[in-house]
Amino acid sequence: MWTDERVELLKKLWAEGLSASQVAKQLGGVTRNAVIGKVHRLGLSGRATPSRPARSRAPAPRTLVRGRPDPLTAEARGDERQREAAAERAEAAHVEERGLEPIQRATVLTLTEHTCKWPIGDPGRPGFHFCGRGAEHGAPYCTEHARMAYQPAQARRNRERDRMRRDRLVS
DNA sequence: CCCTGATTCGC
DNA sequence: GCGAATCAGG
Repeated sequence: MWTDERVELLKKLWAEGLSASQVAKQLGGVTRNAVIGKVHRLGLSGRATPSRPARSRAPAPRTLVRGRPDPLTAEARGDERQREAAAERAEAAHVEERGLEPIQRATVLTLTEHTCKWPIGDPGRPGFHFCGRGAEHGAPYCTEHARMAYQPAQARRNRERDRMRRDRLVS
């Protein structure tokens, strides 16, 4: 039901440029149709900032394929922004090299049941985002990041198993 | 297929 | 007034 509070929140989020479906998620308990309907009844249709379907503007300079950028170089200079940019370019090169689906820079608003939730960067810092690549239903990460997430544990288990075998041989 | 807002109309 | 169904489009 549309309480005064929820209407206010609707107005606020709508004014901020969130799409109807995004507003619906924030409010909870309503569909995007409900939001659109309410927006019209309130006479809020026709925004100054129409929401864009998050167009992927990625010029992607194709000049860095060969020269592998080195994050450590930037880090040594203490330049955080350059370090961040270098890390991103390294990721881009890695992605291109291995023919992976590019990272989708998901935000908390973009995440769904089938987007990879592998965090990239420091939470709270400007550049922070999630991987956002495709993930199977029920799986928190894409195949690449699932490997990163679970392989160490696997290796640990294997190490454990090997130690057990060795101990058994000794005794 | 994902998404966007707009409109209609039974409730 | 409400919002699901539907439409028209990106």
